[in-house]
Amino acid sequence: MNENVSPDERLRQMIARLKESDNRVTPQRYAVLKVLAHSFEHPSAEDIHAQLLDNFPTMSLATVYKTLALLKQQGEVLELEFSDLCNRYDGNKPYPHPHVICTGCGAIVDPSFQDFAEISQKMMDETGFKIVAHRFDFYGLCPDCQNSE
Amino acid sequence: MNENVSPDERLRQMIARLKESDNRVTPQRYAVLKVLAHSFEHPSAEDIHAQLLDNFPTMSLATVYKTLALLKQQGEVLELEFSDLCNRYDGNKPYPHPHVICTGCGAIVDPSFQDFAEISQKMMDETGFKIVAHRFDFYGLCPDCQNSE
DNA sequence: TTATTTACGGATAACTATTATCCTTAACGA
DNA sequence: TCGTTAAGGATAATAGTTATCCGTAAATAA
Ligand SMILES: [Mn+2]
Ligand SMILES: [Mn+2]
Ligand SMILES: [Zn+2]
Ligand SMILES: [Zn+2]
Repeated sequence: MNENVSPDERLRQMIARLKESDNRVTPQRYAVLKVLAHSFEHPSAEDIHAQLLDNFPTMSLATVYKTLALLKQQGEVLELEFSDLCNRYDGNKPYPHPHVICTGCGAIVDPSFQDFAEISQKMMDETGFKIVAHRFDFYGLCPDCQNSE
Repeated sequence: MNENVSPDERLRQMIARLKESDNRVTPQRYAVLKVLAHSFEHPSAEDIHAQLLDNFPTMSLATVYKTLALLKQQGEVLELEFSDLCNRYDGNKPYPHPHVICTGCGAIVDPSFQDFAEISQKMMDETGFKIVAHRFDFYGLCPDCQNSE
């Protein structure tokens, strides 16, 4: 599932598939993809926008959202939706996988244990649902936030 | 953890604990609690409001939201937050547990398998987080929506 | 029962992340 | 280089939820 790919290789992949599907690769899009490929802390749209303002002083936040929507549709990014907070994005693992979320500082990390196929199968057998995606969030305090209490 | 309690017993419990914490039990609150205790389909705030308009023609949606906020704070209801949809509420199992969600009709059901203590422990060991809550959502199509395709 | 206090209900404004709109601009194939 | 058209930027609109404000009713005591 495309794991363990370097950020630059990941960037290349996304660019190639965008072109293949007849989407233009503009400097703005390239910049957003680059940030996503190099980010492992699940940035928000505003995080991405803020990182780009140095090199693109006129970059609109709407452009970031539009690019994220395109990548979502292409299956190149996983959107982590939150009702009370802003959404976060994972451009390196665009498939469903568990997350460990700190309610103190907002950090989101990917644990290495990711095998939920068995448990999904159990849910399908039990409920008759045809399950196609999942969302596993573990909420708590990261080591840093535990210390500063 | 207070499982397998009848709706009326569940209602009694919630009322008793509200009084114990010096909260008034108004007709409006009683009505909202009653709907919650008797609902197993995870109603939204508007679902609850709609059910109450017959008996309480002047009931405000804000009152429903306020009551839900109170119950949340009291730990009497589990709020399932969605970014793109309206939030849903479980007044019978106010503790974290998995949900199976139909992307076709919006149905939300509680599967019987609920033992995630072991997996939570694994996440704690691995990441160093102190995990206090979780969110397990399985997305797919319910049997009805599978047939009508 | 009545008076007093204060939390609660109802109506509505405000909030905010995200999306839609609209016009201008620039990417890219011919 | 030109022409077509998708994409960018600015900003208005959206919608579920929350905050605000005031009149009302629930609880408690006299
Ligand atoms: Mn991730
Ligand atoms: Mn439930
Ligand atoms: Zn933290
Ligand atoms: Zn369904």
